[in-house]
Amino acid sequence: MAPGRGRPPQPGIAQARRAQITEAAYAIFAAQGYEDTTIEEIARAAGLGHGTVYRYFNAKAEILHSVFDYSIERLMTAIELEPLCAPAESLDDLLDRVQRMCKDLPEFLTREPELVKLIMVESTAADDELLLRLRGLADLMVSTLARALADGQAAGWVRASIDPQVYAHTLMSLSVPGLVHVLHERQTRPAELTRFLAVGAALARSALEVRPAEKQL
Amino acid sequence: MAPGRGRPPQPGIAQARRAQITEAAYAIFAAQGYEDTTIEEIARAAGLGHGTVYRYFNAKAEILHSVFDYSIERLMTAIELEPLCAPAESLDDLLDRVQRMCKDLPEFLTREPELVKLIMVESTAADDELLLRLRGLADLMVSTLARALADGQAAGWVRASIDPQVYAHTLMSLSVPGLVHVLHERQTRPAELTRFLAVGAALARSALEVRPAEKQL
Amino acid sequence: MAPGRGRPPQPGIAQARRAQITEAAYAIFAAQGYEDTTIEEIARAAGLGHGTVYRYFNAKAEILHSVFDYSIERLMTAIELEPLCAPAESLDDLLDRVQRMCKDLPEFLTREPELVKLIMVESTAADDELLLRLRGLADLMVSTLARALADGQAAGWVRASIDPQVYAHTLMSLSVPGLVHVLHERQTRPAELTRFLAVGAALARSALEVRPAEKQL
Amino acid sequence: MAPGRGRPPQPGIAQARRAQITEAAYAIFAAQGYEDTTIEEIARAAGLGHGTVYRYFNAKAEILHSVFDYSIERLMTAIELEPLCAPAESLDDLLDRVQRMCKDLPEFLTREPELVKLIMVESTAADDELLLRLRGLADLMVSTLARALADGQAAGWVRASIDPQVYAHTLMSLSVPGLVHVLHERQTRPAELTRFLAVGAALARSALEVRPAEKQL
DNA sequence: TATGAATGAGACTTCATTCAT
DNA sequence: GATGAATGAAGTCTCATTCAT
Repeated sequence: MAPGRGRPPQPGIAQARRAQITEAAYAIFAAQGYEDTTIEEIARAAGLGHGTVYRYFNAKAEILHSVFDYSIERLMTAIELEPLCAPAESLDDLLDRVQRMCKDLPEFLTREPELVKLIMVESTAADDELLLRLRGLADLMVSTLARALADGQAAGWVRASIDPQVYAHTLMSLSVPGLVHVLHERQTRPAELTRFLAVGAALARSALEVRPAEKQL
Repeated sequence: MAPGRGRPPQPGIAQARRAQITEAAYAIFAAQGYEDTTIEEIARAAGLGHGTVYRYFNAKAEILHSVFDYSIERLMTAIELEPLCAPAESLDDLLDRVQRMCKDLPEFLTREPELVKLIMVESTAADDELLLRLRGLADLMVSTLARALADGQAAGWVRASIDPQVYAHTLMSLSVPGLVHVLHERQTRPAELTRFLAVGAALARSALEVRPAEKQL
Repeated sequence: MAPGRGRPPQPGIAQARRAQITEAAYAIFAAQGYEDTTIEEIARAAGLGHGTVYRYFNAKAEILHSVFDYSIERLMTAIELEPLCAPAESLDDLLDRVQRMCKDLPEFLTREPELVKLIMVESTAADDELLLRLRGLADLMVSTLARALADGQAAGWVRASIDPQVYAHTLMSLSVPGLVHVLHERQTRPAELTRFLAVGAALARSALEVRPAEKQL
Repeated sequence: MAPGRGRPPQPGIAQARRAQITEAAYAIFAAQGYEDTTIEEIARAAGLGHGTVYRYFNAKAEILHSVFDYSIERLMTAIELEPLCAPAESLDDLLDRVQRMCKDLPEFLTREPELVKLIMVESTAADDELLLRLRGLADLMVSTLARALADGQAAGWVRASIDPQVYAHTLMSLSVPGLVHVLHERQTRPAELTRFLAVGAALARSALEVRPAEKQL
């Protein structure tokens, strides 16, 4: 009747459960979409009773948010934005870094096409807040690149006449064909991807490099 | 024996009603998404009873298909693919045409941002068939451009060393930054759009034009 | 503007239309049941617009009533109750008549199994009034037979010790095996039917005939 | 890692709920027919929310099947077919058993007229599978009786000249008048029922017993 | 008179969420 | 803490019926 208090609840358990549920939901949302997924399915995939889900999330939409966080996190891990932040020493150096990022991204997405669908489709469809966050992410990537370009202009190895912001936008878009492939084809062959990237890099170089004529000025 | 014939059914009313319902659904799907739209809402917006909707569509999904057709039709009207099909006479000529298309498109989309959401998001989310058709449309644009590039190579005013297919893909992607703007900003200022397009055109020119060195060969 | 009055409406046309609709409904009700039949189907089968049906029937249920009338009428025509009403002259005479009726009935039903379904199933399921009328019909048949038996007792060629009413009931039931066959088998072979009837007749004769021992009394 | 097990699901609750719902549905289907009964009504009668019904049945038709099972089970309990299977020792013995069954059946049905309606009408109207099962049940009864008759022929106390199968069919039908009464009258007085059965038995005896003339052969 | 366009009541069914155990 | 039983709001779709032409 007066039971001794058990151990206090493990503080980390909530975190663990949320992660467990989020990962299960990630896979199912990606496979069949948010609307067509039931709490029951998520719970079963997580090895839990479906009532338990509500101990860790207040609503289904909250799971989507969590899945989105998880997705963004994986994405950021995959593309490694940091190298881009370090000051580059030359155009080649910068382009190498951009190219690595542009290569990492579709490669990662090719391995995990569900993530594209989740980030691009589900987040847009279901929730305006998620869309804003996605926008923020894209802005971050663009402005990081823009800053690098501006640095390059200051250092003299990026053509001075370009608008860094606009070119950053445009350069980002050069990774899009690969992305589209990923979205529409189940399987992108790495060789094809490489060709797309080479073209993108060539374009970028010819757009950014200081032309001999300009050098003389 | 044969009963007197009543007035024949109004010809074209089915067409009219389908259009009426499709347009109403177009606006609502775009505003709140396919899943979150009820037949009742569509019917009310069309000024009809919800039962009437089912006289002209067999199922909700059929309305989405119709909306998709409608959207594609408007899109195709806006971008006018035909000029691209006519043989170009020079790189300038071709780029002019591409640029016009690349300008028409985001301009149109800026005026009708719902259409982007519908075509890119809803159709993708809800229906595999629509996704295939969307893919087909994109393929059409790319291969049209690729053919124009190949023609240019044959005529000597496009650099011979490039792969038309890959460059077509890549060039198409240069219109993406504007598209992303449209998706994420409610309001793109035309001036900004023009700057994006100018950059894209410059990139394209530098990528495609026959270099003096090559000319000598 | 002041058109001359046309001919007054043909008085028989309503009758004709009702018959037309009833016959169409008869076939469809029998094939798929009352609940699963739509007014639209009936109208199409009758070669009419579905609105027209409501000029001749006030409600769907009214069509069922009409179909039921029609069915009963056909049934009565098929079994010819009249011979049973005429005074019989001997047991053989009576049994002949009964047997003919017992033969006519399942034969007819074999040709039109839909009618059985309609009368037995639909009428019971859909409407209490129809059930009462069906009961009345059965009562009529029983009491007609009972009267014939009583007449036979008076004339001395039916055993005096039996209760005409009860035996009439029981004799009627001897036609049931054939009826059950019709209900459950799509196709009753006439030979089988004849065997059933012969057994019924034999039973009836042995039950009704005045036994030698009784005669002497 | 493995979450603590919660209390296991109440064992047998599904059985209990199915029974609860089935019994509620049994009464309502019988009273107003399958088509005119809503899930809401069934749920309310069972003291449940209508959503709960769908935890235990996947569709309305599945409830009908369950009700049918339930009805057949009660029917079989009431009529006790087993005695008929045991070898009879004489015609009297057999007829006693048949008569007992023929008496049990209408008596039971008189107490539960809904069951007749359900088994004969609703199940037939709504579902072909149920009709087949019903047919199988009838066949079982007939062939059980036919075997008993054949045994009697072998033992010499059933007239050799009859066809057991046909007579079994016919004898079964002798219970029909009582059944019809049950269908059409709310209240059959037991006295009347007894008279019907006596007549049936008399008919059966006169049909089956070995006649003195035959004995001599 | 005949028609079919329009309607809305109402059916079945799903599933996010609550809560007693 | 964990569970699954219970619920009812809400959605899609059908179709008998009305009525303007």
